[in-house]
Amino acid sequence: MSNNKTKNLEEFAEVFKALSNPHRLQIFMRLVSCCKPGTVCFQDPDASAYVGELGEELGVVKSTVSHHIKELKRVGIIRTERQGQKIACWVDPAVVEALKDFFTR
Amino acid sequence: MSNNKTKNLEEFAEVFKALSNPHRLQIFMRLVSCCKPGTVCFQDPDASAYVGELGEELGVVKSTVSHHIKELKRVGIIRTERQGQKIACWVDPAVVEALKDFFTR
DNA sequence: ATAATAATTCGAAAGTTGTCGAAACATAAA
DNA sequence: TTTATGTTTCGACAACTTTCGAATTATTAT
Repeated sequence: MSNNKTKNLEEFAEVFKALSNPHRLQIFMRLVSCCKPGTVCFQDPDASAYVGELGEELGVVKSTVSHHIKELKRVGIIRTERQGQKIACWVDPAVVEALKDFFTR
Repeated sequence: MSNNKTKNLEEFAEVFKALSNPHRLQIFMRLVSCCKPGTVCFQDPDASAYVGELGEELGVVKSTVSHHIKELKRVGIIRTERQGQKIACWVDPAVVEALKDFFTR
């Protein structure tokens, strides 16, 4: 999601699409546990994970996990950082906040 | 969604899929305005709408709207009631509550 | 009864998604 | 430099989605 102010219907639709696949939703839930605003998630081993780990947990091959990570990243749900050979993944807390607000009237 | 206690990952994934189509998301946003817990939405003309009305607002043919309504209904997001020749549609407040809770940590 | 209005079902076409395995690329270790 | 480990890209294919128009069903008005 571009930023909290400028997200429109199309962007929300894309975020929901990203969360509509059970494997991607599992990745999201695995990573979302921490990610309170201000938390540096990729330093917390419970809240960040490597692509390979996520694949094992889901029981899908690495190329498929990579594809899902790419999609979650594209719509702004997760962020990644290379740490040596591995890529750490974590949820962007701002998106979770935006989604909560979306359903709060 | 079956009920507030027993919704699992698969069910949430289906709800997100239903909201991932821009036309269905527009229908949801058009109908969600009211629907505070306890409100009888289908009696409020701002919060309920007929299938035909929704189609005009979206600019898609009625058969397509009908299909989208069916999908939103299947996953429990909206409810419907026949009123004469027309079918009134409104959002189930319990689902909005469940979604808000899903993103509230 | 017949016609008018509202919604659903059906079938088809075009486009999108999820998945895999193989090959390629990136980094670190021997 | 060669090997091992972790990740991404590519090509393929089956399954699913979105959409439309035509035909059908349901309700109400004439």
